Amino acid sequence: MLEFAILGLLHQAPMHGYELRKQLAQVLGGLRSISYGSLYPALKRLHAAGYVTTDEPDPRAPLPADAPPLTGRRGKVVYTITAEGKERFHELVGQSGPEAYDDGGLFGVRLAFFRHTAADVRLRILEGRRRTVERQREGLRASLSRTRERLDRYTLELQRHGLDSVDREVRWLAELIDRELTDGQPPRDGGADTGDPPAPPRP
Amino acid sequence: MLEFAILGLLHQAPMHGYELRKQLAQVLGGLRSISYGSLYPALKRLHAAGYVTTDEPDPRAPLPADAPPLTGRRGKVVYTITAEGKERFHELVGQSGPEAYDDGGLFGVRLAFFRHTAADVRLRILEGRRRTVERQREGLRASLSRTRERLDRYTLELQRHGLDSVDREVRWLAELIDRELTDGQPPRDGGADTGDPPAPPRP
DNA sequence: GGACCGATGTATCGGGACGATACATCAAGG
DNA sequence: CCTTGATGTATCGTCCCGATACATCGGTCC
Repeated sequence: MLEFAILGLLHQAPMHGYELRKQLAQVLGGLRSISYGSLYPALKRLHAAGYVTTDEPDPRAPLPADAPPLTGRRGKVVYTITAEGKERFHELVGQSGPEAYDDGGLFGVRLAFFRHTAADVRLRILEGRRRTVERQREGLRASLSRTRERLDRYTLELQRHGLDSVDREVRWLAELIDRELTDGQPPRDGGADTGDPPAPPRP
Repeated sequence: MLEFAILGLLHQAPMHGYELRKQLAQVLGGLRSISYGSLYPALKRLHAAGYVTTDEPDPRAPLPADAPPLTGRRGKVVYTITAEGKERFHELVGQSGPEAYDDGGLFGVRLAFFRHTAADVRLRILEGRRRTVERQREGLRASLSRTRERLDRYTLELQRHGLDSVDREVRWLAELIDRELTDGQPPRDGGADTGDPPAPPRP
């Protein structure tokens, strides 16, 4: 999941780890943040896989000691995405299977990079997510009506609130899907299931 | 967090790991489940700490080989809470500091066991949780109004939905607090922090 | 001038949780 | 009979988190 998000951000511009973390927190929805304990190992993995490069200028460079007034520039490391990294990102961005929406966290990241995602893939992800959350909702409803009597007030309240949240998410997703359908092809008309979508986000 | 939940469940009745997991899923609000990869190591820790015992009858028992028709009874292990475990649980149940509400997951578990929690502690936890979530909400609001223009439609929608969820949680908590205040002490009057709550579990 | 402080910045460590997986028993039913 | 599904115990590798350490920079306050 981090892999996708990092590649997505570096796809837009090279960045320091620190900046990356801030952007990440924003992309993730504001509340969910990413810790350095996840970020740096992830960057290391990406580096090892050849998806990013660093400008680390070899820490033990001789440095003839004749540029002391030169602006510090200590350990700052700028991470840049490579061609392989971009390829990998586009590969990931094209996935529309359950792995893209079964986990809410990954779905959030996918949504945040929807502008890089083809219209048909967007739709499949949104609908897959809706089905997943709907299933959750039904399970929750069933469990709640089954155990309503045996639960104390607080547990009941907890379940009620959970169900309410899930229900709201379903409605939200339905709204997104609706918007996707209505303003994705307002001027177009016949372009049905030819497998070749209007491909709107062509960077 | 698991420690608290497991002790809480075993406090009510001895159980198998399997049953524990099912109950846990219910207590956690239905959507959040616990994997065996967490559960069994947690039970092992609790066992090592002396908070639970097992009826494991020593796997390499001689078994004179004269009871084949005896009902299988393979590895089933029943976990039972000990006196130290109960003590530990009551110690945990008395905590009302930030550790009880800063993490949403733990807060949920605390709520699920509110019937074992003193009224004043309940109130402190609910109010602490509310303050935490309110802070989140304000941060989210600020971030949203700061970056409204620079975000694309999908990211914006994600943030909007997140803010909405948080807002709903605040209102839900306010409702719980209100109910706590109004029907916690209608007949009583002075019975403040005596540690002996009016026992409100009113079904 | 200098002392402090918060933002920027890189990095590791231990621990906890997860998903996947393996294995075993037993009841129900095609 | 034999396959499926529920019950049941347990581990492995991987990921992620919170805490922590360290270092630099631009301010502000006295």
